[in-house]
This record gives sequence, structure tokens and C-alpha cells, in this order.
Amino acid sequence: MHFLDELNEQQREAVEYIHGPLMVIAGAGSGKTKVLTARIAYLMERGVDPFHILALTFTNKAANEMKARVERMLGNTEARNLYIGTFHSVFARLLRSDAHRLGYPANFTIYDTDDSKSVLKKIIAELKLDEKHYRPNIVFQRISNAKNSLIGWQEYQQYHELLQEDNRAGRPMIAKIYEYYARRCFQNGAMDFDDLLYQMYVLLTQFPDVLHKYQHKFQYILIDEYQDTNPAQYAIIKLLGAVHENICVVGDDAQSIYSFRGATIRNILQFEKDYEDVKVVKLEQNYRSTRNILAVANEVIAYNKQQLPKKLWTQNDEGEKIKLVSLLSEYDEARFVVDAIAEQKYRNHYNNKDFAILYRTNSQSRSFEEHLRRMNIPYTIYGGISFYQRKEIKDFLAYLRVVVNPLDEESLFRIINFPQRGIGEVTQAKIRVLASEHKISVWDVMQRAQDFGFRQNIAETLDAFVTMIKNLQLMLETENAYTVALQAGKASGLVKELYNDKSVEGIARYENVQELLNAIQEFTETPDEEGELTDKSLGAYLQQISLLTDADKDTAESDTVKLMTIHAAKGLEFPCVFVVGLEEGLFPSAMSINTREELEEERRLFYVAITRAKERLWLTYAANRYRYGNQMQNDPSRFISELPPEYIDTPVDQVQLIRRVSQNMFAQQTMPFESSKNTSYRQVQSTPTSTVHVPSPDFKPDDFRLMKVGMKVEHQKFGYGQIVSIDGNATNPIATIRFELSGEKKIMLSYARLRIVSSDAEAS
DNA sequence: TCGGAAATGTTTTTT
DNA sequence: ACATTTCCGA
Repeated sequence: MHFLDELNEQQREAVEYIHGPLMVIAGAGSGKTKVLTARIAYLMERGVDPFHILALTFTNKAANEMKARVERMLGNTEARNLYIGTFHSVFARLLRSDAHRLGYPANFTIYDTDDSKSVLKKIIAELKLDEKHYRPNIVFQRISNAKNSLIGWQEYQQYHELLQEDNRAGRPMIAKIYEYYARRCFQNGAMDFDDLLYQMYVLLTQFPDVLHKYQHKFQYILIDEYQDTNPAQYAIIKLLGAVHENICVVGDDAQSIYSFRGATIRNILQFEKDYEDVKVVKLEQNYRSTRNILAVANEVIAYNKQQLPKKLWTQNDEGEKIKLVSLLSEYDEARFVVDAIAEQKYRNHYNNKDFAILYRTNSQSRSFEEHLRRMNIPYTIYGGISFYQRKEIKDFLAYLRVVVNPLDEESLFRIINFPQRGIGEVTQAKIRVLASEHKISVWDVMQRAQDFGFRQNIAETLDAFVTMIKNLQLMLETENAYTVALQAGKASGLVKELYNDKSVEGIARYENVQELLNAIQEFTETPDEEGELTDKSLGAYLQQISLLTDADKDTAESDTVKLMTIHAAKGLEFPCVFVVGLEEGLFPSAMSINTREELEEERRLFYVAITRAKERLWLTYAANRYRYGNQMQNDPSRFISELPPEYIDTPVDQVQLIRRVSQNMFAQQTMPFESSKNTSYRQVQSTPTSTVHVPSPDFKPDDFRLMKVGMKVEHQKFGYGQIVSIDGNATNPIATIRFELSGEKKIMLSYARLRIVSSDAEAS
């Protein structure tokens, strides 16, 4: 079957409209990737050379997937010639070939956020500024935002509004820090993440021949996740597409969740005004979720004012109701979620990989991790500290970085005395002073240590270090990346140092470095595919891995429960999804409730979370949670009160989130953690099975471990009943109870609050 | 100059 | 609660 025949009317329209600007508004689960890949395949089928197609995606993984899918559609390997990748990785590649125009070495180092902050910290200290006022985080944020808005340090110093903001915040020196930072990065031959965009823009605007080259190279441009682009990306796209104007942007304003990174939803809201005759196609049919899930998502997002009008619909089944669960603590929350996973696996034959636990912040993963491990359920955590942020990996990479680019002082000072070789703080400081006095690089000072009057033994040590690096640099010319890396580990003594540490962590560190070496070997030894000419140098490797993220790790197929932030879950889907931690201050985050814009972004985040689910969705809330080491009480998230009750079930409600009228007073007296403020929840319609039962006044639940088959019990909602059977495991017994009023129900004993009425058990 | 203890900051999300 | 930084004594 031809790929065009698999598309619905709107999808097909988006694929076949290939001349002129096109905006595709692609609702969640509406087949966005399908459209993008089909469009590329269609272009190529119509004779467009893949060398002229540029496709920018949000993650490397998305790019690779897309490439593979196009290959499959066309049945040939032409797709390898596409220019496809993230903004950052594509621009890094382009910058590499023209870096010298901007005065950077082709092997420029890419600083990640940690590197950047480390440089900033040093500058703040050198300027004798107080780190309390000039917190590296804040300063970095400020500079990052400026760059993402294409404001260089010179412009920053002229920009009254920004200067005033800094003044008012008591940080008048940020403009100066920015200047120092930019100069330092340049001297170090390094670009940070934001530079990859900013310098690309500078390159295109200052060198018309370069602009011309790429404008004619990239005749067709496709942009994925357009709602999450920032002004720098916007400007670059505008420049690159100016000649052919064959720009296709795909996105969903309702899923714009990266404004903290400088993304602006304006790009997508205003695309229609950017060009004459913009074609707009809306994909509104959802193929992913059940009707219930989609209904909830639609209702939630409707609370936002700022959005492009659209309404998602689906032909899928109605599905289960959404489960809303309140628990007393994060411990209970984790236990509930993990038990529910076990139960679903058992009852509905799901695999581990069918489940995702989504949270607002990485720190929430811990309690789930503990419970999953206890229950022997394999899991994968995305995010947090990535492999490449581990200290031992950064140390090793620092050696390689210095070999490739000895101007990179950040890396140089990281390793100069690690493992210890007697170049202490004092010597390091002296080197720095000499370098700035003579206006030469630190590396130059070290190379000529003998000339600068160091003590003899120190000069010798410096010499030995320099010789080691130089030998590695020589190897670079004849040997492949892996051989150089292996030798670097040996010559530096780093591998030996790690090997000698026999503590548990030490062994793990050693293994991590081995894993890194394996990865480098794999990189060097992967043969070039036909027609492909990849750069196998160490420099190319380092630039590539700087831009890798956890999301790119291909663990999706392994049969594990996935844990990740909602941000990391963007673009993914799972049969069963748990959205946890729905509490005021956490989700929405306390940092994001000060303006309508911030709050609406949090709501979009909630929308993204909901729409990840295909079949079943749980939303959980914990009344108590540890934060900064002490326990905090939280109100239920305001988003809970925005849920449409007709699609919601509350199988477990330790906090009585939803109070039924008849139980109102009862709930008040027995629920110590009840929040008296939160009465805004719309009342649930009573369902046929929940005939109201008024619990006896002295109702006090008994320990579930006492429950036996045959017992008569009382349930707060369902009234009196008899336990028919108990199955499940010991930690999570599931009882079938025949209630007088509402018939047989399966109930998880550890959560149900049951009172034993009479224990004439074992009768059956 | 080093190692261990005390103090301090951190948690919003990521290329 | 945890990690990182700073402080302090030998």
C-alpha cells in the first residue's frame, strides 16, 4: 500500500501542499510524525533531492526515527542524505565547517549547562562579587535568555530595559559578567548550548556568502514542535527560508511547555502573519486515546485563554473512566501506583513497558523507585543526572577535550591536578595570573613553564603534563578516536585511579568509564554506510555527545516501567499512565503561579501529561510530602477541581477529595489531613452502583490483614457485604465482596477502609 | 595541605 | 534528604 493511502483527508492535505509556507496544527496523538515523514517521502518521490531538505526536530531520537521511517516508506537508503536533527546538533555541524569565520577553532568545545555555570562562578569570584546576590543559576538564566533573544553582550550593555531590570533586582553587574563570560568562552574556543543558535545567527547575518550557500542548499525546510522554538531559532529559520519560502512548521500550541528555555508560543500563534498566503491545516482527529481521556484533556485545556481554536475528537472506544486517587503521603502514593501496576499486569495482562509514571520534578522519582524495586518490577528512569554528567565521565571527557582543544581552560583546570600530580591551587593561580599578564593562553604558559620561573620540580611536573597531552595530540593524526581515548585513560592515570578504588561507588565509576570507552569504540568502528561519509574524529565525537540526552537513549523497547518528568514524556505514549503529585505548589509549581502565562503553561503541561495515555489514566495526589527534608502539607492541585466529574472515578480516596453530601460531616471528623479550604470540587453525580450508605457512627476501619473469606464487613460507601474470596498477593490482597446494596465488587484491601461486622469466618 | 565535620543551598522543567 | 561547599584542626 502506498503511504499516501494511509492518511486521512487533513493529513494528506498537509503532505501534498509542498510549495509555500504551511502551518500544521497537530493536536496530541493526531499522527504528526506520520505526516512529517510522509511529507519528506512525498517530496523525495516527487524528485526533490534529499540533500536539499532540512528537517529540525526536538530530540535526536525523533530525528533518527524519522529518517528510518522515510527509508522504510521509500524502500531505499536515500533518506540518509537528509539534513535532519535537532536545532542544536544540525547547527553544531554547520558551525564546525565555518567556525573559523567567527574566530573559533573547528574543534570548538561545546559547554553544557554545568560547564557554563562553572565558568560563571569563576568570573563572579574574579569580579569579587557576592555569590549570594549573583547566583550562578540566575546569572546564567539571564544570559541564556539574552542569547536566545539574539542579544549579544554589546547590545545588552545598551539595552536600557534589561539594565534597569538588573538594577531593580540588585544585580547591576550582570551586563559586565555577560561580557566576561562571552570573552572567556571565545578564548576557550568553546560555545555553550545557546551559542549554537546565537553564533549560527551571527554567521548567517555577517557572512552573506554563507547565508546564500545555505539558503540555496535548503530548499525545503520542516520544523517539528514549532510551539517550542525561541526567537533565535525563529530568526534563523526565517533567514534560511527567505529565498524559497518552502517552510513547513508543525506544532500544537496546547503543548507549548518550554518557555523557561526561551521558547515563545508567539512563534506559532503568529506564524500566519509572518508570510503572505500561509496555508493552515489542522489535524484534530486523535488516534491515541480513549474518548474519556480525550474528553478530560479537552475540558482541562479549555481553561486556558490563549490558544488557537480547535477541538480534538476520536473514533476510539469510550474506555475506562479516569481514576482520581488521593493518598495521605508520598509513601502511600508510591505504594498505590506500584500496586496498581501489579494489579493491572495480573488482571489485564499488560507488560511493564505499558506503564509510565509521570511527575513534575525529577526528585519525585525516588519513592516510586523504592517501591518498584521492592516489588521486583523492572523500571527505567529518564532524566536526572545523565550518564554524561557523572563526575568520572566528565573527568575523562575533559582529558579528551583538552587533547582536541587545549584552549578549553574549563576542561584543562578540571584535570590539571586530577589524578593528583602536584599541581596544586597555588601553582594553578600563578598560571592564571601569568596568562592574563602576558595576554596569552594558559596552555601557552604551561608549554613554556621553564621560561616563567616556576620552581624546578614544578616546572618539570608541568612539562610532563604538557608532553602527555601533546603525545595524545600527535596520536590524533594517525590513530582513531578509540585508540586515543584508551591511551588518554592510561597515560593520565585516571583509569588506574578509578580501578584502585574498590568501594561500591568506585567500582561503579570504573564501570562507567569502561562503558564510555565502549561507546567510543562503537563510534569509531561503525562502518560508513554506502554513500555516507561521517566524521570519525575525536573532535566530531565530542561535539556529538555533548548534545545527546537521556531521551535519546533507546530503552523504549525494553520491558520496563518508565519513570520521567512530563517534559521528558512529550511525544511519547503509553497504554497506562499515572500522573502523580497533583498538589498545589508542586503541580502547578509554586514558581509558576505568579502570572497567567506561567499558570497556563503549567496547565498545558497537565494537558500533555493526560494526552500521553492511550487506554488508562490515573491521577494521584498526596496530602503530605517531604520537601527539603521536612514534611509539608499540600492542598490538592487546582487542576483537580477542573476535571469534569462525569469522566472521573475515585477508587481510593484517603483524603476524601470528593465528598459526598451525606458523608461530609463524617469526613471532617475522621480525616485529620482534610483541607478545609478546598471545597471547590464539583460534586460527582451519583452513579447507579453507589447507592448512598450512611456509615455507622462509630465506624472505625480494621486492619486489612485480619480480613478472611466469609466475614461480614462494612464499607463507608458501599455498606454491608460479605467477603466472597481473596486473591492477589499478601502485600496487596484483592477481595471480592458481595455488597447488599451494590452487588459484587473487587476491592484492594490495603486501601479500602473496612470494618469487620462479624467474623463468623471460614464458614465456607 | 589534607581530610573530615559543619554549614549551606537545593528542586521546575532541558537542548 | 541530599549534595556540595566551606571551615577548621592537625
